[in-house]
Amino acid sequence: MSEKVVLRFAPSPTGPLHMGGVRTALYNYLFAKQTGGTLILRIEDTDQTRLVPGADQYIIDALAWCGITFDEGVHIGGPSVPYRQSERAAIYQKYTEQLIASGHAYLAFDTAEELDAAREKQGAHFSYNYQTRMDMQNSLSLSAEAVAAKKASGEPYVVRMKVPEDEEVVFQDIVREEVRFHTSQMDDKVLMKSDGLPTYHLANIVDDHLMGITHVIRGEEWLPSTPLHVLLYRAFGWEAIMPKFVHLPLILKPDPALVTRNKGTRRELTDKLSDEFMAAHPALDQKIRSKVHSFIQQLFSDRQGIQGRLNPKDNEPNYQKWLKTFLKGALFGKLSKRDGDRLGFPVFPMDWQDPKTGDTSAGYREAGYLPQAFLNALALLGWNPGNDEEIMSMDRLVEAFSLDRISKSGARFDQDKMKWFNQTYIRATANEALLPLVKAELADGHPALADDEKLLQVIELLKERVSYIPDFASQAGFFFQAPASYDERMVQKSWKAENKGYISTLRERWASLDTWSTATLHDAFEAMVAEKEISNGAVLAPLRLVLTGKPAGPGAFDIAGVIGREETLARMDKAVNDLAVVE
RNA sequence: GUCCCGUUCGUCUAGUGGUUAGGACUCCAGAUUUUCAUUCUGGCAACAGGGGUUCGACUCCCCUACGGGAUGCCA
Repeated sequence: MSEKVVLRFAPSPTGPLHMGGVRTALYNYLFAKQTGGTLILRIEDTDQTRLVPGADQYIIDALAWCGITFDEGVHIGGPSVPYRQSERAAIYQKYTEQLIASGHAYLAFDTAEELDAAREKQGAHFSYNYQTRMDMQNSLSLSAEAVAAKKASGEPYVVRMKVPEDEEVVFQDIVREEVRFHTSQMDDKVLMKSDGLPTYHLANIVDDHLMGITHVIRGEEWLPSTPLHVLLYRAFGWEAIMPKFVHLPLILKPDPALVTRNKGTRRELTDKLSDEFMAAHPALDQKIRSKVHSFIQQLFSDRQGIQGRLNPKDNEPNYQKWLKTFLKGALFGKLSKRDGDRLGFPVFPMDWQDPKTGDTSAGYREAGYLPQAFLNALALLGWNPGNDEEIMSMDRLVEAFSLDRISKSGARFDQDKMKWFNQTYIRATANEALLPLVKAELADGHPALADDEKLLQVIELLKERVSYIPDFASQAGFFFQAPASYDERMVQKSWKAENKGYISTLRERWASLDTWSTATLHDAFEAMVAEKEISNGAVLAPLRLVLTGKPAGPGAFDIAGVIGREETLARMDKAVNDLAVVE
């Protein structure tokens, strides 16, 4: 336990980092900070065909926005430089040769076509393993001369792991405890591709070893390939010092019933999901197409019905199967990059523009989330402190985090909870800290931009009633501009002749006030109401109408106090003169 | 198909053999605010099913069902 903890976050720059990746980075960060360990950012770009320009920079920027910092990495250097796997090809080459020499790996010359043919022949269950490898074109089945000839002629080849035939691989996982796999179910995975670059498996093991990684904290999707990694450590003679494994439960798509809570997007989403499915299965039978389509249309009509509809009494052959296919691809399963914001909420920390298509996917930052709120919510998706604590600062998370309190089962993402965290954080944030964020949301030339003092007061009044940062901008209008129109229903209700008279009277009393403040305005109002023996509402409702034109918002005296004497009186005059009373 | 992992309110979860099964989000109701929001109070709501083990199972074991992941010269 005295050993210094060394961790890494190792994303692949194949697109923007999504929230699941952010959470993995966060857990690594929390554990590193807590133990005084080292956190490394390594870029795993061994698949040159899937590289997306700008993705690595996005990853760095997004993590910086989240407040997740590293001790070593591509962007800052360190003792194990380079931290980009594509720049470490020679290292992997050397270790691959070592594996071949020790008999743990072999050369394979099978072409993609030959592999396809083999899969064709044996059905989908073909596995390149101890049973089939002698039938394939490789250095185990071919004579040494044949292999040498192929190499000499420049024929491309890969290097495969020679998985032992009949062994049980047992390893410990901090979350899942003991996990067992049998080698008879494993295949001879490619370690080195024909382009000379390694696959994830080899590069990962070599780098983790060379960088002295003590704990591998990664998503559960890696659990099935962990036995291969263990075999690799064993082959290199590193098994005794290999890192401890921590496989995190996956973040799953939200409950379908919750996806369309936001009614405005319901119809849109329904159409989108339907189009998506139909486009993905163009050859689908017309009858099933229309059935699935109508299922999708009905899908969001009520909250509880999803489960019940999964097994509808419909004997149409294959209908059930396709329904399942649809649900799995569209609404269930792990949250993926492909989900983009198609489900109506962001899955990325920041906006991302696809360099190829130009399409933009929404990010939490631009949607108006505070990074602390985003991270706090994420931290609790798959981990909890063991008590009722929920609002936790980064420092508190560092203090409370522990690997053995990570859950085992996948967590469905819940947008409402994320929203609640954001509201809570906005309310707890100082107005001064909110100021620059709010200003960034305002259009050029907006009058609020020139008056920090007043904007601060507006933020104070609005902060109890917004969920996202942009809400400040959209709700701040009447503080800076007289209402251009008046809410019709409110006019009907509260702009009778007598109400108009009260506003005129109140205007005169307010005009003669020595000091203009929320308190003095309120006092003058109280005095008038008492004198005239009328209800507060008879004056308050029309006052709000006159000042804001809207049926809801902060207190009328607060608003008048902020907008000032001149503007308040002008708005009262304007309404009295221009707005016709209702009978 | 095969292998692996999982399964407590709609969702996130607490719970490690004896609990009125607790909290949070959502939703509903009431109070406060003569607006809206906030805040406060209360309410609805769960141990997937079946077998064991045990004096006693949400907790331990097995089976089934369901969910998830993996099965690429992707990570």
